Amino acid sequence: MSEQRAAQVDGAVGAVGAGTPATDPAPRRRGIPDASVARLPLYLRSLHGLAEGGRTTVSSEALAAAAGVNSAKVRKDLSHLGSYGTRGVGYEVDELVHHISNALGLTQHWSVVLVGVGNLGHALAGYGGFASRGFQIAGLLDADRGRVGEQIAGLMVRHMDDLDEVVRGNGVSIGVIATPARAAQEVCDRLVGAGVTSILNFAPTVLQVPPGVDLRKVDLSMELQILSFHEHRKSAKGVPA
Amino acid sequence: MSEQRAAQVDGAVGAVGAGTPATDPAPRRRGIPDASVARLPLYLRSLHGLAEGGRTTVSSEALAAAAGVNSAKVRKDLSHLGSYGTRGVGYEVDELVHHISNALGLTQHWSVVLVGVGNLGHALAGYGGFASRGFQIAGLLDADRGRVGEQIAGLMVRHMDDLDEVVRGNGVSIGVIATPARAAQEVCDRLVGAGVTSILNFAPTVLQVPPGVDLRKVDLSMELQILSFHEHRKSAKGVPA
DNA sequence: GCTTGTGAAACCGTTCACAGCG
DNA sequence: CGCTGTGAACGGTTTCACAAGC
Repeated sequence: MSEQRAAQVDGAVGAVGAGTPATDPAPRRRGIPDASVARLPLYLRSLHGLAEGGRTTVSSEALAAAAGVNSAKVRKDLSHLGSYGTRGVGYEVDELVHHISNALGLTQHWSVVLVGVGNLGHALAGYGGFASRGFQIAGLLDADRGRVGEQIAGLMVRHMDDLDEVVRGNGVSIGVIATPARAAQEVCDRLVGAGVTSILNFAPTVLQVPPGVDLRKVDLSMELQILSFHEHRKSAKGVPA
Repeated sequence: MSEQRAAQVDGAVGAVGAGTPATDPAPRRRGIPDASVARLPLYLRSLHGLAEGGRTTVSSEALAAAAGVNSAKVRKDLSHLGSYGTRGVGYEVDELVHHISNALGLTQHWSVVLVGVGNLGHALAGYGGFASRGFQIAGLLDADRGRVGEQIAGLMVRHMDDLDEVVRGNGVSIGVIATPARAAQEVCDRLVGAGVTSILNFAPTVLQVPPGVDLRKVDLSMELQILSFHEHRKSAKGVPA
């Protein structure tokens, strides 16, 4: 009964124009709801875990438990992909993996360019989850010529000026920004100029992108501050006199 | 069977276990909505930027532009903190910073323990945003004795077995998990056992925490997959004519 | 029996639009 | 005037509850 709320906090900004704030209503919204899309990768991961454990079928209840959500939500989410379950039985694990992968576009390869090889960029370049599911780093870029030539995770750091070449030469459509905050907007603009249409921003700043470019952000210090709020709250109401 | 333990959803918040075991459906009086809380750090950052630029007052419109949101949302969010604006004028920047910091509990110091000093943990330990706003790393821990003693960002890596000592000795209430996925749940349990009541999880796995413990997650590969979905979608509907 | 798939209801968050006030 | 603060309308998400079907 005590299921709690999930705030899809910052999450999706872009999709239909984050550039101009005023008068830009989303024109068409056909398809899978954003909230569902955000959970599909979670189901995918849970399904892989179940498959490794030898399961060949799952009920919505079991998948829900593995993913940490409510079973009705699982069924609703999956129903957006089609009717791939069997009543009285559940879902075929392999088949479901396939359909979700398909919906997420993971059956094709995505080339990613990562800008900024400081502390965080370094870690991201070496992160396994990057290469694991169809995402390949096509280039590591940095504006600092002192870093150019450095070898990280089997890749050579190139200068920012090579951006166009890297993007066009590898069909890159996703850019990851791991620069300091003050450089982020310019990097973002250059990524967009080079043809990147999806951006994942780790810099602690608000970015503006033109319509048609998707933007998501990951912000460590915001996360900590949100936890701080709840801690604060807990200690405040802790003792009712 | 409904889940008893709060499972991590998408930056989910564990149910704050109130002391009353009786039916306590939804009194929900004094709370700021989660969605608002999640934006307060954003406003705070924007306000700091404005203050550095010399602004002493802001309208909701101007703050909204800086934060990349809608001005009505800013006003609603701020109204949860109290009536700190002046009609016809706007908000006093300093005062607003103060009230938001207060609401977020940033006027007090928070000690954080970081578990896992691999690639990512390394980067997190060195991340400026950590120390910047009242968050102090009280300990870097790792289960690998080969890493113990290593110096990172001015701190010495200690062994996981020192967890209790670190947590109790420094009044740590926030734990950050940057371990591989398979170690995360055990680390989480140990953190909770040691008295940590808020956890930020970077491991790509679903964690279970008891009621009263807040849990948020940051998941790189999920973010990429969500971007993949939108890219996929774009290329599919790309050329109608 | 069991579990899916789905209308409908309940809930929550966003946006509108304007009254209220400096 | 201009801008805040907010009731009310709106749209999306979650949850319920049950009919459909293996």
